[in-house]
Amino acid sequence: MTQKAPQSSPSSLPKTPQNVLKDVSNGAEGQSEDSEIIFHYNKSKAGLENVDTNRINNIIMECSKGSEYHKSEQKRLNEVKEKVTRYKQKVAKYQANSRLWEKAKNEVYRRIELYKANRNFKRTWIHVDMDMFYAAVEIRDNPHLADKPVAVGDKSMISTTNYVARKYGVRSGIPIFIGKKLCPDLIIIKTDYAKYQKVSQQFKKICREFDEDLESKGLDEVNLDVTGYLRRNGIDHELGRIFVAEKIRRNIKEELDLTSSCGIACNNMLSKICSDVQKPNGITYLEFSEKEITKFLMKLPIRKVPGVGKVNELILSGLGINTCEEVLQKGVEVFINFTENSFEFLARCALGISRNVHERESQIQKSLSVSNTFKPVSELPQFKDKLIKIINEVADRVKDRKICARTITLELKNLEYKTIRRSFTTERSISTHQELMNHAIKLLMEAWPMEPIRLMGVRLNNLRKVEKRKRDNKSHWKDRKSNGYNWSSYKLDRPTPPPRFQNNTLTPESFGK
DNA sequence: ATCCCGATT
DNA sequence: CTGCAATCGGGAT
Ligand SMILES: Nc1ccn([C@H]2C[C@H](O)[C@@H](COP(=O)(O)OP(=O)(O)OP(=O)(O)O)O2)c(=O)n1
Ligand SMILES: [Mg+2]
Repeated sequence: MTQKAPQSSPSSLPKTPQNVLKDVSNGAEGQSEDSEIIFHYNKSKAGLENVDTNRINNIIMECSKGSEYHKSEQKRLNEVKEKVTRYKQKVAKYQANSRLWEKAKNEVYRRIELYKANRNFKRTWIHVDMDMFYAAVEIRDNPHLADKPVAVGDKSMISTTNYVARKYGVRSGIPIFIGKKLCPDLIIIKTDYAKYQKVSQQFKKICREFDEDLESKGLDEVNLDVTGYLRRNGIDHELGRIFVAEKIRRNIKEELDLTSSCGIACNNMLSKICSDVQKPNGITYLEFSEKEITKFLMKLPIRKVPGVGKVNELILSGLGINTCEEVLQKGVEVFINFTENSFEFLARCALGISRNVHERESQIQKSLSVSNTFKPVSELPQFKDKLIKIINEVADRVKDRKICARTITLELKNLEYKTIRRSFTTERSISTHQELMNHAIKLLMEAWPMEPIRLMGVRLNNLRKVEKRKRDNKSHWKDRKSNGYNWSSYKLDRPTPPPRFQNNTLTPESFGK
């Protein structure tokens, strides 16, 4: 944590501060010329600015410490910190050798220029994200909950909360017992995935009017490329874009009685980040210009970038990188320590460049899984009991969806929250309860003897629709391609193949991880 | 290609 | 006293 940064001062890298975002919800309020547009209050993010974060953090910390979960979490984070130490040593090594450093630096700049050449503002993306989704559905169906603090969760964890509860610091991903401490009146509702799935389908159907090929990686959000819609209606300009976003939100509100928030920008990633800016029930428009995008991104915490989570935030912060701007300033540090794909991803995000055309989505779901957490079990018969319950559920869903699978994975989590997996790929697809059970037992015996466990899960991969007729059965192999980058939909968009390193200073080994 | 682990949402 | 489901990257083999 005490490493000093290189003083390299990139001349070509972005600068410029100031007010970038059009706060549509508030900003245009006075003009009121277009009666189609609905405006909303919410400057204050629903009162979340008054939250006593200190008190909240203390309570959370107080409650956490001592638990087995907390211990395992600490251990995990310590491993990350060790990794950061190694990264910093590597940086020091490069800095000690100026030729090495310069070479890497040049390569970084070269690539950044390449990425920049790729920027364009031809298309309009709208990211729609439902507000407090699970909780909103529950409250809609039980209106008397509206002004009370509500959390939705299973077992002992909270999936999401309404904004009343968030004022108390109760939010996604914290355990219920801590939530109760923070807010004794908290009302807990059990999650009902099937219900949210249904609402999600309705939600997506509404959005499909604006983009047939919409992408989505969650029940409560969609990415729409609305360029076609805008052009068909002759409104491919700022006002038209905002109009469409409002129209989408209004349709959702009218048909489902749920609120949502939108981000409008020239690509996938930026629209998603924007959708969070004016959360609940708001719209954020990011102007389609390099200057405005740069202003917006400069001070943006890197964690806000979808794909950068807790761990990568910690690693980057260890390298002195907390904002998008710093990713570019410390490009070399990133370049020599991250994989090629990760470097490209981070650099392009920091530049505000991302995919702006749809990737072909394989319609078919790739996996199906069921997992249960329970009071610790240690004996083989108990293990088998748990397994039977899970396989029953899996078999039901497989039958329901008329699919079969080639790969089955058994997952076991011990009391220290360490997970192991055992998987097996069959020659021909399986689907019956009997087959599933046989393979699962085989996997369990592979892992046996086991320490006591607190969770068991079974996952199926390599899914295929089961053919109705036996004849002509070699027709659809639906070849599954194993490509894809996980920085997921926010990555990729390269007309030109990725630049490889082209000198011998930068060996593949340099990109390890 | 398969297996396993880890990160993210 | 810390869930469930799905996706993907990457190392190893
Ligand atoms: N740790 C988490 C985080 C989220 N979710 C689920 C519940 C949320 O309703 C849904 C959508 O996630 P969001 O991050 O969009 O959160 P919300 O929609 O609940 O709130 P908001 O979008 O208003 O911030 O995903 C979950 O099960 N577990
Ligand atoms: Mg949401």
